[in-house]
Amino acid sequence: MSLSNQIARMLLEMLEDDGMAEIQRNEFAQSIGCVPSQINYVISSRFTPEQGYIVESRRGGGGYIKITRVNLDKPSLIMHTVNCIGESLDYATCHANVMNLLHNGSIDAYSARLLLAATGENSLRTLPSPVRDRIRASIFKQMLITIHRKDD
Amino acid sequence: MSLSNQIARMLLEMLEDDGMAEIQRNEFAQSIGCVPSQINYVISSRFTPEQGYIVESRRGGGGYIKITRVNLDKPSLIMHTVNCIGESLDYATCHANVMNLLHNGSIDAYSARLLLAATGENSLRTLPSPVRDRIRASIFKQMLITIHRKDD
DNA sequence: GTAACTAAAGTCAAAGAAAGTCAAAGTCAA
DNA sequence: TTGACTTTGACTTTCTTTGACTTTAGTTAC
Repeated sequence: MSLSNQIARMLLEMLEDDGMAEIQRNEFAQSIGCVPSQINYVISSRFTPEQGYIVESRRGGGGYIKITRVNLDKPSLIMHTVNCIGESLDYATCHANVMNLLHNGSIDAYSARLLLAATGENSLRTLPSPVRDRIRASIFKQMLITIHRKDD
Repeated sequence: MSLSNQIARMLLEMLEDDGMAEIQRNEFAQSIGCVPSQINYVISSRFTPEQGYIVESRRGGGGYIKITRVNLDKPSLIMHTVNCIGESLDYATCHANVMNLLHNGSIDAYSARLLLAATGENSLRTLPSPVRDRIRASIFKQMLITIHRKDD
């Protein structure tokens, strides 16, 4: 397992326990045995707003990084997501959004699987990159709207 | 026996054991003594959705390729449909297929709606016609096989 | 109070690690 | 002997790791 995955798992565990993870970057990095900026990489690739996290931090003496999971109310998160997606959506972001919706309880595991199947690289592989991201955005939105309609 | 067949047999064996095969491409290739891209060839020729496989992968450090098999023992109309769709699928035919599956009881109304949302003209409108039908075919297949995996 | 020092965290780009793509060359059976 | 299937390798893309440099916050000496 990659270093980044390990770090992410540790942070997730802290979040699990107290609904929040607060660390001192340097000390944390040292305890893991990595360079401090690796922590930033992990956070920016796996604890984004799309994934439902808020990150706060402070520099200087007594500095820290604090991650919290935000819980929007369920019904509106689907439409909120639809509205936030622009014209273009890369796979990583799409995946993050799906996971967030799933985690939040806005969609079930089955819907998540279908969303990922439809928007995954296997489905869109043959499209050139900019077109692919545009199509992914529109498929994703159409499906979310359909899911949303279900429960009203 | 050809190299490709050997590789396929090894993967099949892993699948047999845990219903899933996860490898590191380079390492695996090395252990067999072939070039890494040969693995891709084997996968794309023998582990396709038509043959009942779902393939996921990740690049970069800690990358992997993961193959899972859906249940092919009980022949279903779903898998039959996957096999009958070629490289290209126009909307009318797609719609007819979905309706057929729905009326047949192979899929539920919710799945049908999601399939139609993903493959509908609203999602794919901006693609030029021949490309659109190609993409529709691959989205449809990826989704169907995902649905099939659900009820195994 | 403010300048200088110290202790954090942030940024960014280069290097590294892995998988994906594609097309040319090889093989083999009909 | 030709067409389908395989094998190979050069090149591309994506994800990760590292480290040098920057910015910000607190602390201390004056």
